[in-house]
Amino acid sequence: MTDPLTQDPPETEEAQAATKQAVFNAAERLFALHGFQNVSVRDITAEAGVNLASVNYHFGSKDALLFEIFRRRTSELNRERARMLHEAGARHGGKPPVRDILEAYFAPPLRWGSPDHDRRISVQFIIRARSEGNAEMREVLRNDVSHLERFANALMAARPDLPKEDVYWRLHFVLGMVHNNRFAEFDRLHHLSGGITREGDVDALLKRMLDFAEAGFSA
Amino acid sequence: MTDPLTQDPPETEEAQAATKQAVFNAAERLFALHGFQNVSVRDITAEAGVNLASVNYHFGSKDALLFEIFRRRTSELNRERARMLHEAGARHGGKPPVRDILEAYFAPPLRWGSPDHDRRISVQFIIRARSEGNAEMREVLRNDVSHLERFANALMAARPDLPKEDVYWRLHFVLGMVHNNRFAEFDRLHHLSGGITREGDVDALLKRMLDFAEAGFSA
DNA sequence: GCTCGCGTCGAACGTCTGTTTGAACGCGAA
DNA sequence: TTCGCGTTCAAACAGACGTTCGACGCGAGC
Repeated sequence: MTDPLTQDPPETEEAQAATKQAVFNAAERLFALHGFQNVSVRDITAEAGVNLASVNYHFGSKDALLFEIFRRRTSELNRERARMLHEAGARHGGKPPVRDILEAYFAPPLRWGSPDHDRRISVQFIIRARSEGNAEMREVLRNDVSHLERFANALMAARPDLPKEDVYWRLHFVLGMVHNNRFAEFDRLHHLSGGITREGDVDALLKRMLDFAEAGFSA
Repeated sequence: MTDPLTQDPPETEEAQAATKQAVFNAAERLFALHGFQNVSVRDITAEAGVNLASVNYHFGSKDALLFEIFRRRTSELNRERARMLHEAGARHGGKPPVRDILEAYFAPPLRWGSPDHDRRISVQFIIRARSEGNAEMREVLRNDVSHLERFANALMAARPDLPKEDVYWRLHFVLGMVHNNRFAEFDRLHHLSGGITREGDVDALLKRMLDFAEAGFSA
């Protein structure tokens, strides 16, 4: 836990108020665990051990706080995905195969979301934001399109034989596979299978997902 | 629109109070469109054109109303899926192939969720319930397991060569594909593809999904 | 014709919500 | 020491919320 608030965007002030950081972390945790609407400003400030007014003082409003967490975590995740896609391109002379493209999209949230990983909460937060998000947040997700476009283009380059329409639809299916990785869904799977599915083994899960998605893309 | 409230469970009273039905329909519509937490009892009763107290009088509480809608729509959907699975079994001597099993799971929500279909709102309601649901509703979804088990068993019978663990995981991926069919997701896909993906053609979409999922299962 | 019970009504209740206020505090600079 | 500024604090605000209450209308049964 090395200062997840300031580790990434170069804050103007090196030493941010400890209160602000405590609010940020507590809010992310509670939102990820219980949902946005089920967490009050009082819950957040109590968890953070700070005064009630801190949220409005440091972030302006509850929504603005939520949005700031969302924006930061989303950009972190997308940056990592773009990085892996770029690396895959470098490895294959600018035209990575389908499997490597999908891996660039799957791996970051899967690894970060694995148990005992620092960013597990952040990933859960992002997943929750996708379904409970504000109109404002959905607007950002729409600009996500520019990010998704890179993956769509890479896929079309890898499969020039496939009609574009098919590529888009299959990408849509693939997104569904990823976004379904919530606590509740894993729980149900674990319960359904009688406990033979282990969520912990991230690499094995990644391999399973890639096998499935790659085969789907090659239909 | 032929009395969707009484068409299915044999109500004790033939002529239910028109108020109760109006509340039921208005609540389902508003919940499906705006989410549970974003719709107040006052919104519902205003939309239904009835008195504020009607919700508590007829259903006990807002949560109970929500739960009743959820339970009814879920059981309707699951019954249709089970029916199609049974039919597929009858067609193939009790051992339907993977594609027919998946179709029994995909087709009902897809058809009912298509534009201009009576049950489009109900499907959207169910999808929303899956992510925003109560603890109580998640409990029901856990009993959904008995429903899912039929599909898991059918899949294991169709692919006895595949380790059970793999079947469960791939079923999990397939569920993700289905649950991703929300308004917002379609919107993003439509926007991303520049409008070449048409949501309206349900049969074509079903075929695409089956192609993808069947190939994934045969990996 | 009277009464009983169901359904509906307007009005209010208590609680929880996000936000605002103004005073107090801590601390480095003058 | 004094000033000024950024931060924290307890307290209160106004509104929205789900729910409850008592009265009223009205058709059925005795």
